[in-house]
Amino acid sequence: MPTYWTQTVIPTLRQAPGDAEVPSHQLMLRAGLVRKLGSGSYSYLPLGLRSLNKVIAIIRDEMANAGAAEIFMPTLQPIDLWEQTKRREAYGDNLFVVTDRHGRVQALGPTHEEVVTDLIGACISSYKDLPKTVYQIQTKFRDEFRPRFGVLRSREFLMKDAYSFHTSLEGGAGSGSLDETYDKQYAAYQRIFERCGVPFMIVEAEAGPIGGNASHEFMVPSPTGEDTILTNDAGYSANVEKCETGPRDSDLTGDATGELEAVNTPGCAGIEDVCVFFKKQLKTKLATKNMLKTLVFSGANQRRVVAVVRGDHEVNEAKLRATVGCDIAMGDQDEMRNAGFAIGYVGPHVAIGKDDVDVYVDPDAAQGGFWVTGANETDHHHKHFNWQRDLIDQGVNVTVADIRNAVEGDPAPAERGGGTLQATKGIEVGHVFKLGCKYTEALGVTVSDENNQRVPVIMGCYGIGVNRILAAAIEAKTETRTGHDDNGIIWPAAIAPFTVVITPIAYEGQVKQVVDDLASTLETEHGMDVLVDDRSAEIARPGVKFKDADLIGIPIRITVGEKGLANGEVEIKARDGSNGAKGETITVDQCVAHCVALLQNIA
RNA sequence: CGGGGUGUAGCUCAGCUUGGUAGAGCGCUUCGUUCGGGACGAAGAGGCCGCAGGUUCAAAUCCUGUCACCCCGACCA
Repeated sequence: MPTYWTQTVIPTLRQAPGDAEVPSHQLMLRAGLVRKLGSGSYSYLPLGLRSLNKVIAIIRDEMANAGAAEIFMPTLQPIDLWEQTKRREAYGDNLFVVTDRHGRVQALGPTHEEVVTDLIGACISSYKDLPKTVYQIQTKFRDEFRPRFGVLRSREFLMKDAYSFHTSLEGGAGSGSLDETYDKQYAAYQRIFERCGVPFMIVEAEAGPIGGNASHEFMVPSPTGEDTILTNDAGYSANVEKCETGPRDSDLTGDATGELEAVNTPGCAGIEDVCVFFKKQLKTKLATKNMLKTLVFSGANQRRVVAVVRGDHEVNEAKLRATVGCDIAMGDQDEMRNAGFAIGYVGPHVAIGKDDVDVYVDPDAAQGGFWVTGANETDHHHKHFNWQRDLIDQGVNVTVADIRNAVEGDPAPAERGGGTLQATKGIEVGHVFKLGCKYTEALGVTVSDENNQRVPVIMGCYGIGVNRILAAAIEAKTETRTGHDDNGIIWPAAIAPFTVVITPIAYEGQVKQVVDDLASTLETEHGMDVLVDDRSAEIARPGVKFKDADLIGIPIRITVGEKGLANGEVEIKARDGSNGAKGETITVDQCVAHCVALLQNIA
């Protein structure tokens, strides 16, 4: 049965509510796909749900192809599971926690590693039971620090999460290894996003709080994306947090620009504060790139790690950790103060005379020239800091290493093809990880091997932000596909709420007859989803129907009016403009065939 | 959590500075004329001015508190 406009709920809006800023958010609201209930939680109206369900159907299909079995796990999860894996702390305030009437504490699942590991762990006992891949499509809860951009960052969202279990890490087809399944999921993801018609790029990523050591993100390029991706011409692409850089020069022996001079900078604990202070109070221009940003971490064995980057750069903890060779953490502020670090005013020379402090500096900061740095005394900074004179000659060892986030313009690593790194913004729609044994170890999941020895179980996990795909499809802007224009959404055919909208100029008499025939033929013989705009002229005159059809972005519109019918003709128009700005006039007889043909050319 | 901002009709917003019975456009209802790209005219309906206190003869407007929402920031010291 075709869907009739008057029988469904499509509350289109002429103006977007004022709190919607990004195009996908505005259009999802205007086209009547979703409505906001509260900060970061959205209801799905019929149009939105239909698209969501189409995405879900594609995901299910590809998961089945990849050999994953669908399951369904609870949202309410005992907090001890989270304590056993130490993730209650790792997730911190992002974890929604509820207490039941008996005072038992539960987490609302932001993800399900703990629960699946517990679940599947109890279902397997032998290496012969592996590999196994399971997945679910379910609502996740995250107490986001700041929900925003509508459905792009919400507190409640739909996620497809798959988990795989193995006894071996590496091995090709038929081995049952983690690598094999990872590759299958990776390929399934490529097909899913291709079929959904969203342009995407695959990016090397940090694993984040999920854990594990190899990971790729699937990103939809868009200016409203919250992630920064760096690429080179040779095809290397990585998330900023992960991106490696090629060699950069350093020169710790560069000349000083003057005598070390203390400057009173009351209340200027931040880089920006100091620059503003210099400009306003001292009438001196000071750029952030002329400052040294000095961070203090606690490392293993009671040692401190002092990391120094240029004021306009960011320390990358993962890189620093790799350089230092042991786990490090941001120090507690009070503890740091007691240990003699003037938090907010720390400079590299804080290491002088301290044998439990190691200094690491990024090449761009390890240069001669003019530096302003913290003076290791609250409310004071130093001008004319010089590495050789003020630190190395004082007996401090300094290690120069890449410890910062990459930025646009950095050299790309030679082994990745070299060249220069370019930055783009992306919306993360999928993420695959090789988890390893993090969860199975924490929860004691093992399996017997050929020799009847208990061996650890290795895991992988694979997530897709289902509703993000909708927003990303609308948001997308590439040479090949645009998700929206001034008139509204332009859906990829595969996830459009309907494939065809039929717009009768007046739904009555012969027009009505033709419309109903077309709708039923398209549905029953070609499996299309058809929306018939049966609103009467009193409710919606033709102009309104056209505007609404454009707004909700249905790929093909067929217009049927008395005038055309007098010549046995109807009009057909592709939303993406692929058959001209005004569409084409064709005979009723050709309409169905032409519609099918047109649809094949629409992404 | 810090900073900034906004809560007035279904939607977008004006009114607040300088207190004096609540406004516009769109949408909605009825009637008429229209009817192929958001029609026109006429007549209507619709608001506890987020909530709670306070000041005042009088509060959407001033004060205090509170809640909600939005933006910016962020273990970067």
